[in-house]
Amino acid sequence: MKRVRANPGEGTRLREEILAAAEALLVERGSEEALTLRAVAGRTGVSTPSVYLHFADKEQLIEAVCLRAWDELERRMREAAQGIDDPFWALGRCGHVYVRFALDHPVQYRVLMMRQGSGSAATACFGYIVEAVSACVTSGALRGDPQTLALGLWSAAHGCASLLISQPSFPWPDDLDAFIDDTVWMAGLGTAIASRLSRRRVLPGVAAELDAFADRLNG
Amino acid sequence: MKRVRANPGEGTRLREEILAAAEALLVERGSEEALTLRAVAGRTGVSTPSVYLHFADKEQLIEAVCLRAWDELERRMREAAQGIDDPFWALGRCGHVYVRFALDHPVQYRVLMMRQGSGSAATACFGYIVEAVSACVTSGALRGDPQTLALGLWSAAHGCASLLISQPSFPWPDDLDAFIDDTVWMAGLGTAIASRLSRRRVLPGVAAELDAFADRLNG
DNA sequence: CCGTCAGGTTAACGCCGTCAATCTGACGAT
DNA sequence: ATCGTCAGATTGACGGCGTTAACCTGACGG
Repeated sequence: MKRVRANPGEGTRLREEILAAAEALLVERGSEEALTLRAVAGRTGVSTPSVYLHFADKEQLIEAVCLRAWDELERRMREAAQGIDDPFWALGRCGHVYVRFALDHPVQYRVLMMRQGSGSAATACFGYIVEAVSACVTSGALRGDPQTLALGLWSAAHGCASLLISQPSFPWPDDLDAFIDDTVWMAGLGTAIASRLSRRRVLPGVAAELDAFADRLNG
Repeated sequence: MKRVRANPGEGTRLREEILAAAEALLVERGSEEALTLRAVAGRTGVSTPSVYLHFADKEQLIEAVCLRAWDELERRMREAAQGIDDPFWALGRCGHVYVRFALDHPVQYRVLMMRQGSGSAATACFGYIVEAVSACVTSGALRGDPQTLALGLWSAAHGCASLLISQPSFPWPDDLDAFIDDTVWMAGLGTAIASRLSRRRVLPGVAAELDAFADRLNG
């Protein structure tokens, strides 16, 4: 139970241990409110106020934990897009990886994305998505301002992830990955077409037009 | 400062006053964690434990406050859809009203939709959306299982609302209502087309196909 | 051998949600 | 008129929380 004390210069060691304990406890308890500084300190084998040696307050500790996950997400997205020639297809893979990652780290995702204030975390990730969208604009798959397009696409992916996480009681399909694919595909196609339309309106024969278009893509 | 005591049979009066005070404080402070039972009781002019006469705990009080807002949302959505002939167009209006409402009641929306557990609130609303989607399937605008389609569409609307609320520092367009319209339109069109496609793939000339389709709809 | 100072600890404060025990006063029965 | 009753509301307290100030400790350079 008793920790060996760190030598001078090893100040960061305790920081890492606290981060690890906090991450484990956060996942175990399932929410940030249920996480206690006393519990974190206890698991680390250290007194409670020692946490304040490395983190200004509880808020910053939790944020630091979740930022770790965020870094890994960006890494995975770049990895998923690598080696795919068509930028539009690569963007779709990114979307899938994004949602999947959120589902695999629900607590961290909620902390980072479903609270007010801490928006700085997502900024770097947003930059990467804008890049990917820009490539699609260059290739002709999308039209318009990459930043605005990226916001729309991100909101679609985020909606899918967020709803799956916070509303597990909804009648979700059994095959979640297929549903995620459908959603990403829906957002991609919808953005591609909407970005080409000069104005929104309902045509009398819109269903027939859609049928014809789908036939050509299917056949 | 001193409240007049309620007569027997007036037990619900205090309940209403507490609800009102809690709602006001929740909006003022901007988050549920910042809301204090002591503050609620104080504003109502009553002692703290009196809250427990009408609510089992803090959780249920907050939930009751937010459920009020939810009821109004469903009312507004029905109102918006009323008198619109085309079901697909009506569905789009519902989506816009949904996102607008979320933005107008950000705290309540977050409490109800961005936390785990309390999923029962949205179930009724979900039923209404499935109805609206079913009408679109009947009219031929959409194809497939209404429930699954509804989940996808809802996730798009929710993503837009949720991201706007929790990430205000993003570079959102100035005209928010136009952006909401674009997002809703994107989701609707995307779902309509994706529901017609037998399989997902990238065609070499997909951009050209999209251009041609858009030209016919634009012209 | 001794100060110094990074790396901790102890004790406490104020606030929180919650609960058991208590008070109060209007009203029906006598 | 009075008295018991019981819904309506209060008092006081408990344990746990985040956070802070003050204090301890032991390895290392001089």
